[in-house]
Amino acid sequence: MYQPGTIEKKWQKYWQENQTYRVTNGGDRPKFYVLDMFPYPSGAGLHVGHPLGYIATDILARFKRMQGYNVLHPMGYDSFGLPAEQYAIQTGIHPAVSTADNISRYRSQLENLGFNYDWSREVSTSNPDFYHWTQWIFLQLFSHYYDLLADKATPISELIGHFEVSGTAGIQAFAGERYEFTAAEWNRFTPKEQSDVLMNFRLAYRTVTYVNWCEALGTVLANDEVKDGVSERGGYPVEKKPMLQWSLRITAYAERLLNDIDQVDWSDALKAMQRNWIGRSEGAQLFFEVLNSDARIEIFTTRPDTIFGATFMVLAPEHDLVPELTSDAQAESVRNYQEYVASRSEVDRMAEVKKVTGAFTGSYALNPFTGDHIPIWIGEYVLKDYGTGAIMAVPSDDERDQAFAQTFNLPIIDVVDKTDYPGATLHDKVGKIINSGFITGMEVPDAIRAVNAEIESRGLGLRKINYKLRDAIFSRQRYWGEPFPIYYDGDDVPHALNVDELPLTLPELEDFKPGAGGKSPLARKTEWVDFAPGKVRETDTMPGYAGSSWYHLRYMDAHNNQALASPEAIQYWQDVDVYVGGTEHAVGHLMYSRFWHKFLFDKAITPTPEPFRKLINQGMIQGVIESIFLKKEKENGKSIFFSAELVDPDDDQFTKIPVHIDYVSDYGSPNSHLSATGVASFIDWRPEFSDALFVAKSGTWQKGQDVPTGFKIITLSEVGKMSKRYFNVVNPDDIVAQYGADCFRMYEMFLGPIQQAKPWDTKGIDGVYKFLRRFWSLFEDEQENWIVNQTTPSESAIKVLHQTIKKVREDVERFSFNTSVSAFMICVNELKKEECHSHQILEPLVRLIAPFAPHVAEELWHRLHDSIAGMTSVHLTDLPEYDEQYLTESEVVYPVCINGKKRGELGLGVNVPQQEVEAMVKDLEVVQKWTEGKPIRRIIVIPNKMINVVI
RNA sequence: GCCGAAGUGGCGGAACUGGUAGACGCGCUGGACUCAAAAUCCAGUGAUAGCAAUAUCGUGUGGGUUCGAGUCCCACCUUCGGUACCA
Repeated sequence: MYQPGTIEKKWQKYWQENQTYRVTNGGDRPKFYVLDMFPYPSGAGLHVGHPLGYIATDILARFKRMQGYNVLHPMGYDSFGLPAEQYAIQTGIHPAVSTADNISRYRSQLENLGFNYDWSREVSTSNPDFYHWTQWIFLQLFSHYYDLLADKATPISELIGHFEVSGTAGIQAFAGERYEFTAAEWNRFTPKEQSDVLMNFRLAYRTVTYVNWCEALGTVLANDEVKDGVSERGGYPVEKKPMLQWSLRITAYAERLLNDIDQVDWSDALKAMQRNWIGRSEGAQLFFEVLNSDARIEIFTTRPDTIFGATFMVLAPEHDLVPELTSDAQAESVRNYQEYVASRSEVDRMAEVKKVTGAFTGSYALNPFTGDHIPIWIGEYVLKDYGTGAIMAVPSDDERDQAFAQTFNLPIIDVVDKTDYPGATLHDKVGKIINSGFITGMEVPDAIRAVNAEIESRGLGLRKINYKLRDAIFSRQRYWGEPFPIYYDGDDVPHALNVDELPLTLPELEDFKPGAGGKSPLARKTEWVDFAPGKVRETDTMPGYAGSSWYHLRYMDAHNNQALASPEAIQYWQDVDVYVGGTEHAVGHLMYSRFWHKFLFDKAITPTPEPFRKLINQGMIQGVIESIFLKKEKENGKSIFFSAELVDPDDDQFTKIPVHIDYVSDYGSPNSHLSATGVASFIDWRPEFSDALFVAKSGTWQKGQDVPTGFKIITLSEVGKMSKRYFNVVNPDDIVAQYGADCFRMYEMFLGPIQQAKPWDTKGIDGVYKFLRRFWSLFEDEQENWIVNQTTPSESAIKVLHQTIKKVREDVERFSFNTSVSAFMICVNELKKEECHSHQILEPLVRLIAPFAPHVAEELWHRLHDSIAGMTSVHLTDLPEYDEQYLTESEVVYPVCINGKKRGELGLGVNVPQQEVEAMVKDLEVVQKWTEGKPIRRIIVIPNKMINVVI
């Protein structure tokens, strides 16, 4: 009898006791590093979506080990984050406590699936032993600038040395602002002034950036927590508030991040997303003078050739010059508009296409080429953080400028004639320039060159490369994150802690509510903040992506307390060979970790410029969100719920209330509903609705009353994230308890391609369970007799074995795990049909299936080798090889097509010459029938594939 | 809006390089075994017409390239992920 419960526990214990998956740094075997994106240990526990990628990497890691590699396959936790802090505010439970609970739950859930992680290397980012090195890397970023000549990060001390001797002369450094001063001036600067100058160069620096500030909640909100301009919790107004915060100068690495994408083996889609995120564009920086003012407006344009069509300017409403440019007459309308824009999220602002909004400042700029006075407007479609936060508007050649001009009646001058380029869109840089002074008549590319030259010779600006990529804001006004190893002196000059003072641990706290003025809760811990006379600590903490930007290196040497990992360990493991995780990390995490890795490469800590050689995106396993409709208005003091078919889902009289999926019958189907029992459970779960009315087609029901016949509250089923907030989390432990881990693993793989998103559904898991029982029955009969024998297998059994080995090996290499599961099924079906119980077939088959179903394989492996003393694990054996000689076919059945449509078949030996094939085809009865005497125009023979007769 | 992905039977999916559309599994239908059920085994199963052989249609929609298109090109529709402080 196949009893997964028994054998799985047994072998998990065995693997642990024998440290089967322990890996050492070094040895003769080539290295192979397989990494999963580590999970955030949420309170809802691991759900069935998480393991999809973990199972795939588990199979791959086992596969590679059996192919002779020394495989590093670790796991850990991204354990700093907002939800634990939110939970702490609600419950008073310390995030460290809830996080530790969640981690131990995740760990046991992961172990329950039989993964081959080397648990001795487990890490968690909230552990001081770990964040010690996150802080250390931050200090390195703080004490480095980007040298453009060396094209790498360089100690800031070298820059200071240069300033002391020569000032800014000859400096080639990546900087926020341009500075010019002499050595003498530098040496006369106050410490604060020097610090401010250096902030323009440091890779970790402090600057003013904007946050979502919610006055009512007294806190800064994540974009995620803001919906339609108000806080998701409570619906309070949210505005953009400037704050002095830490940022990382990722833009210094933009060019390398862009170029090195070519080095890695990632999907084209992912590479495209990264390239577009970096958003490199070549163009010109250009200054516009303002009429009756000293102000100059800096813009960046990729289309300097259209400057003769620039009939107005638009600034971001938050642009620094707006107050200066606003005339008294326009003050009120500008202020009203700024207030409106402050309530809008960036996504809202960019997504807005129908409604064009803006306000006139009352000032005019001078078009440097036409000399025209052009009005200066503000508009939400210009973003403060993108480019210079200001544009020259060319309504003839930009859709948004055009819409703006039409709305506000601004002039439009056509400057590019595209009649020679039919089909070209506004964005294509082609056409003939018209109405444009000295460039009239030129082709666009020539005009761009001509205008650029003119801009530079007249000192109006410079040719420039612009990136959409922005520096990464690195401060969070939160408790549950890495403290900054930074303190400020009396002049507010930031200083780094000494590296031997690390880690700077998070102090204990009882109350996790935000501090006054949007500060981190840490600000209230005054004895920690004012730790020495005249010195105060930074109270912000680092964001979620800090730890995850380098954790791949920590696994190489997880317990080192002298360095983030020893140079020997990093030299040995180099980089990650295969990295698997969700597309939701396509630009965020993957961009930041590439940036950190490159910085460490510049420091000669990592030997490779890229962290993740190959990357596979796993699709999300989605849940079904089941909800019922609650009428917003109570009637006679009672809540009323409606069955979904009675309600228009868009009707805003109703609120969707998610229902715990455990109460729902026919979950996930159009017929999903709450039966009378389901409604009763729902009321028990949400007692505030105990006297509610439930309106269904068959009648209305209320607690205590008789249930109408056929009573059903239909629930609305929507595919969405599997999350605690939707009460739709499916725990893999439940599936494992019923079917076993091997079955769960193979089922998740069987569901479909790893890259594809799909809703969770247990329909079909029986098929995999049946397969495992059939597989088992090749070894043991129903009376539990061992039936493996030493007979010589049939030719067809040998053939199917070798076909399966070939198929599975190829499928694993291309991450097509669903088709390898099918291959195993086909193989077992064939062996079952033949009643093959031959050791010669089954022994390699056990080794082949071991990466997929490690427990079953281990059990059968040990039973097969009962008599051999000192048997080791099947997972430490070799992967079976296939032999082409068993796979070659001597016959091939050609499909015979007439005009591409299959009409018959023709069995032939392989390698029959084309002419003979053609002759035989002509004689075929089907061909005769279909041609009906019409001449055959052509016969196409694809050797060993197909035949097509063209008539 | 912008960037990226996906859309194939009742369902999950297969078809890897332009070459037999629907492998494998679920479900369903019929049968065997059984007092019965479960389990197991056998057969069938894209739609339409037909007793059948067979024919026509068929991979989100509309067009195109090709001897041949699920696969390539153009336009569009729907869903999902990201959009810089969820992780």
